[in-house]
Amino acid sequence: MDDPLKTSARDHANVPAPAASDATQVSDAGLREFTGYFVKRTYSVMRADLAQALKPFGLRMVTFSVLVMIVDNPGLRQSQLAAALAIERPNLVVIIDELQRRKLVVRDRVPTDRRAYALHATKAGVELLEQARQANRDHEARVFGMLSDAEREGLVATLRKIEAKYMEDGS
Amino acid sequence: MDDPLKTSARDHANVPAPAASDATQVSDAGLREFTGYFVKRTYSVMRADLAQALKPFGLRMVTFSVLVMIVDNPGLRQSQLAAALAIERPNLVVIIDELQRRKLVVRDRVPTDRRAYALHATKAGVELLEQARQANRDHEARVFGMLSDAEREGLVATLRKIEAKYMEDGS
DNA sequence: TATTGTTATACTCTATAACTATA
DNA sequence: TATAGTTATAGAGTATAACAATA
Repeated sequence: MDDPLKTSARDHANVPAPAASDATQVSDAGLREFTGYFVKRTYSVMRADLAQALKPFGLRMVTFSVLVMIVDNPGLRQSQLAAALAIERPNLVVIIDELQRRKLVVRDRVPTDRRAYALHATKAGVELLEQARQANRDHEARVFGMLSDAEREGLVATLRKIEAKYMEDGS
Repeated sequence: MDDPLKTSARDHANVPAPAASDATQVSDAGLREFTGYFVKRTYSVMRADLAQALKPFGLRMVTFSVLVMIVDNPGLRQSQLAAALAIERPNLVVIIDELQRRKLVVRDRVPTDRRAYALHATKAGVELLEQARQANRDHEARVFGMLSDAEREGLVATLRKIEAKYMEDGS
């Protein structure tokens, strides 16, 4: 209790309005012009629900996405996959390690380029993904089910537009 | 190079379609029914740009949000703040520590409830936030500037609807 | 008993530098 | 010289259990 951070007297000269909002309503008006905040809140809600949904299959959001891409693109290289999902290559390595350890995907040497690995899903990987996709649909119903079809399509269209245009312009 | 993960021969019997998508286009069709994926991508782009924008002020997204709330709600308690921003109380403690160490906010004992602290921004905190808010506006122009007013308002309305309804129903 | 703030901790996510083996 | 994959590592972000002080 002698932590100076917790015991420091308030410098009243520095504070314009010392009014204490005791039992009054907390205002989030200052967040209104903070679009990114709402993106983050939705992301948090979505991520937490999806993590729970995928837990029974031992998958996380990123391993689920990776499995989707490998099943849909047999022979995909790690570098292609990393670029497609915007995952740093070093991080993808341990993700593939994890999926391979569980025998859901395999790494095949590419004869024409011995630096590269071609990724394929195993039968177990395809089957697990099928179940996980259903869990994802249930998750989407929970998280996005209150939206009309038009709202949901508008949301995705807007999100794609943001990313595409931002990537095209800046960074 | 004797890591079994990297040298394991592929079990061809387990793989339905061994076709290698060598130089062909990578398909992300399987992500189409994965709304959360697009939320995540937009969140990633936004977070990276905002982090850069706030760096000159020594702020992160979360410290910026916290500072906004304290400036707009003088006397706010930590527990109210944690609830308002959906931050776990233990995590908020170190965030407030950080802001207080930099003399941007102060913790005042509440006479009527000696367990609680009332949070206030200092003059330095208010001034820094003013600059950071401008940096956030510039950031928003970069990340969301390609949207029409209607699209941007629709996006925020949809995001708020998702979170409000999800909180009301489930978890 | 319940709540406020706290400590400690652990796990996930993300990012970067530097290495190897191939091209 | 450049690229594919890798190793190691560090910093954020997030979540939970358990505690002291106070209500």
